Amino acid sequence: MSAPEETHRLEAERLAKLERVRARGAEPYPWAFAGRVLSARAREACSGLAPGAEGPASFRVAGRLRSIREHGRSAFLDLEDASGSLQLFLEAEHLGAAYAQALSELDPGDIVGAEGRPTVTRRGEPSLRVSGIELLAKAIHPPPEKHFGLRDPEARLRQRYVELLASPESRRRFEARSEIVREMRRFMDAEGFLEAETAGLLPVAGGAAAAPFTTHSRYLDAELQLRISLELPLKRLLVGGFERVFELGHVYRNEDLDSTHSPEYTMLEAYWAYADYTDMRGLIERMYARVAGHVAERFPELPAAREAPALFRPPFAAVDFGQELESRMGRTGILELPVDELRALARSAGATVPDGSPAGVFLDKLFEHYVSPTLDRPTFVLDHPESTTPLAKRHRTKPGRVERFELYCRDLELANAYTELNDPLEQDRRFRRQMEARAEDSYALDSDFVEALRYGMPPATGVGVGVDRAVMLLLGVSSIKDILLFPQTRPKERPG
RNA sequence: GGGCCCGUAGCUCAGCCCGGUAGAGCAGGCGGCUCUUAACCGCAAGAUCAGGGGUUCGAAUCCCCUCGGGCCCGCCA
Repeated sequence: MSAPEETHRLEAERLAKLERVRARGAEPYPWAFAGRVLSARAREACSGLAPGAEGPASFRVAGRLRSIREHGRSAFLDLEDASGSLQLFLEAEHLGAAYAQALSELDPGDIVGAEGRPTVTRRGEPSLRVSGIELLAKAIHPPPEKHFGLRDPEARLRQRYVELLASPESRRRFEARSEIVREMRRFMDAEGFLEAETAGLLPVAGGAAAAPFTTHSRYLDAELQLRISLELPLKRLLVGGFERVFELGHVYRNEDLDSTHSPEYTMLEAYWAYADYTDMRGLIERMYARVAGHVAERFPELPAAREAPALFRPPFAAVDFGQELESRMGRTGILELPVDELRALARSAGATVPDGSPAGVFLDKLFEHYVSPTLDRPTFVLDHPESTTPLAKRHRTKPGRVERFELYCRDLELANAYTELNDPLEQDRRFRRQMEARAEDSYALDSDFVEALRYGMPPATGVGVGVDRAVMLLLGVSSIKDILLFPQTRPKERPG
């Protein structure tokens, strides 16, 4: 992992080659490689050529050397760039002294530039018949094993760049993640939502019940917190007159890492004035349908992506929170049970929850145990009990319920939306109740948010989407670490 | 936080049960080979067996502790 004191024997070989390059007056880390095209273009120029024939135009390609197969007076090198790989065909007869020089100086893992004309070998492999090749960056560390790649799960996380350079499949997965996020952004834009960039450092992190990270401002000489949600600043923007806003960014929660949770993760939150949670349901359904179609088109080699359009074909299923819970548990009247009976039920379902928790906590546990694992297709769960959801507006017709939906699929929560509370007096009461329930955790009150509501926030709906989980589902990945480029790892002890 | 599992050459892995001088493939070195594509053939080299302690005549192997990682459970409304 960490560099040994003395130079490793394999690195010494490579350093010696580097010095040989310098000794003959060449630069092992040159500044550029002019006229470079993607290897895919050279490959295309090979199509239609008969084996042994050579195309007229010369191409300059650059990338990483993956393997070298020497045959005495000829050699085959595989070059990989962002567009794929291309075989380089080197012949001593054609290259003269440069042939032996190249083979004595180059190693797998090096970044090289090559020039030559397209050809097809007798075995039918599109190739570049090289007329010149130069080192663009010497690799001192050897790359992972060429066939099996980097398997060590710890190294894959700690040195993601090594996994990426060894694995086109891994690069492809992160490309897919990027495409999903871009498509979500394009969708929100097309729906007329303004992208906002709100503050990450706050005096009080709010909008969710989670432990924040804290830090310190030297300038203010005050403690600051990293945001745990995007909700409160975005709603302030509704007060300010923006009618459709969204933000896509990281939030930070001071919690463990596991296969579906990361302390630092990506949220998409959107707030929409003069609309309610039924409107939002439509929006979320359209968004997932669109993103699913996009990944299927762009990443057909991934089975989960290919199946996504069928999985996310509207309309999605919808169930009532209470009805679904009761039918899965095979009994009625659950929502009306007293707290101690709910606690007993939750305990017998395997949950370990503190005694003094409100009824909603136990109802959530029961829902997670009896319902969410059974939802194999995207399903809107509607109208949660008020006790589970302190921040949503009460339901206009169902007593004891709020106007909320969660979108679930395969035990992953893909969206959580409310008709938003905009009554400043009610908001203030709920904040204070939340404070009392959590006194020991020093959840501070964002009194300025209440102040904002006192200026009047239009009726609105809002949604939060856990982008990482959406990516997991769309790509068929079971661990969040596989779709985070740099997941958190415990710092290694420094040697010595 | 609890349980189970893993850590051996730069990389991928054997060896561990049942203790007896640490093995292979890839990569690298040297030699051979002008159509290979996990190229091939020969030779030589490459190890703090995660770290520490213990048991033993003898420990990669058995025991204990520590570090790092994986999976499951719990927590994270």
